[in-house]
Amino acid sequence: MREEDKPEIRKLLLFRDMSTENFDRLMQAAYAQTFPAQLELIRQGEPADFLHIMMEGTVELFSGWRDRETTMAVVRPVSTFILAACIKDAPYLMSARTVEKSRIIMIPAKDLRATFRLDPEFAVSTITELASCYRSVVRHAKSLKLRNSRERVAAYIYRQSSLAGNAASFVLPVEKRLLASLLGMTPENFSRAIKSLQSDGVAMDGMRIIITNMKSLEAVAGPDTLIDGSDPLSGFPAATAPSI
Amino acid sequence: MREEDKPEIRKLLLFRDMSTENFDRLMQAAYAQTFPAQLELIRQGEPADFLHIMMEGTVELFSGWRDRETTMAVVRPVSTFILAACIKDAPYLMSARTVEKSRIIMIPAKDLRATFRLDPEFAVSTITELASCYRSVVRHAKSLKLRNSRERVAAYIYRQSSLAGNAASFVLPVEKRLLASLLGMTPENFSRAIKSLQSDGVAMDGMRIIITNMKSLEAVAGPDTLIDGSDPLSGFPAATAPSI
DNA sequence: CGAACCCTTGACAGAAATCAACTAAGGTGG
DNA sequence: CCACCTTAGTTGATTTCTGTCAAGGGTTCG
Repeated sequence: MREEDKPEIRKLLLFRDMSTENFDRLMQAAYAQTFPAQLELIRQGEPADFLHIMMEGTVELFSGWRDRETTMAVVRPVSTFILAACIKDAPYLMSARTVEKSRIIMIPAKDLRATFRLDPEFAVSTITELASCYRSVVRHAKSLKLRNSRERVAAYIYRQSSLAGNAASFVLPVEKRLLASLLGMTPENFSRAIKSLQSDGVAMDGMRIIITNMKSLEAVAGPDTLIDGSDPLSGFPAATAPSI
Repeated sequence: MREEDKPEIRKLLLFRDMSTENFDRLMQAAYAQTFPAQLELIRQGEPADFLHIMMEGTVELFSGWRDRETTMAVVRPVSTFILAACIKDAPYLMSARTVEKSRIIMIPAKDLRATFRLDPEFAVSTITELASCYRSVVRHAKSLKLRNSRERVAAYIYRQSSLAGNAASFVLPVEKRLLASLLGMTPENFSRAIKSLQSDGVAMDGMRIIITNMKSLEAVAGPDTLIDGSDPLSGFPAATAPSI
């Protein structure tokens, strides 16, 4: 892996508090790789061998059952994914594939597990990271169970705007069909949901969303920090940003 | 708290590996309380002050948004709940209420956080516990997104039977309307789903489910260890059993 | 004994998925 | 550079699924 990646990784919540010695040893065991778009990195059910760190690109975490498939999360740099499976030494519950060309660093799960046993600071960081992941999935499940598709789309748009500093306009970060799946609906329904939100202050131009009436959108979205929020991350707000 | 509770708690995955000294100190800070049925123990949004340990009874974890409410999990002894919020020192994402009279031990979150900073074994146990919780919610979300309501009910019944040693019959552990909410549907739809499963080997007599054709049920349920499974818990299989 | 409450059932309305057709944009290869 | 192909996205028609409303039976508990 590149030497210049190390400071970036070191900034991550998960790695910033551990000893330099342990960090360096972990990085020595790691290796980086660049993958083309649409490559399946991980297949659900397989044993978890590596913790993945996104350095560049975009990765989709998804799951399948029978002939159906659903997007569980979209991961952007710089952040880690598939941590829990590594810790449990258990099969991946989700598959992963690149959405675009991506550079990813992989750390052997074995080294990871060994490290948090001998570095208490790393153990605490892992605990905090996992607790965040857990809360993030709980929010996802709450949104699915408590809101209908129109409300989920509205809440998504409202949140993206908030993250961009209450911007009146922003560009969707990924394909619409991927977003639709993440939000638990078909592409057709996503399309219709946005169209129906025209009457509530949302316009769309290609991949750009324009909010024409923030109050109106807010009324539909019903934003709630216990669903749409993300836990404050100690230190580097930009470092871990899995929210798409 | 009762002295005889301590060995029970000590058997929990979360507490079995820590030093006796730290365990005893944690237990000293804890206190037990018995609550009547239908009492709200925790309200979502409030600061997380205590880790809860179920000793007797049943507790429902649920969430609300606007005027809607949904069951997120049902907790049975002996197990803990609301761990992640305590760790993050963040607001609870879920509310909790007793389903029946319950005895619960509460450990101040502050002591918990202090303890895993000074007891590496406890830190590792916390990591494993959280990873399990995370994977459990991921499964829940997968089931909601990949299956329709009939399939979720079938999978639930199939799994309960498996847990009872492939029993051809078992009694539902909680009220049907609670189960319905947990499985992401209305009580009416739950009722209809079971009725429609009659043609696939499921009969019902009050709270008792009778499986008349296991193969047929399995075909509908499509059981999948990556959705319906639970991670093996090191040591005490009966100790932590949040699966309802 | 009455009052809740849970569960079930039917009728209906609304939400969401499916199927099909069409457009637009992007990439490929001649 | 253009013709072609592929794919994402949109829209409409239709079916399927799910929630809502209303009513009635059964049980529990005060």
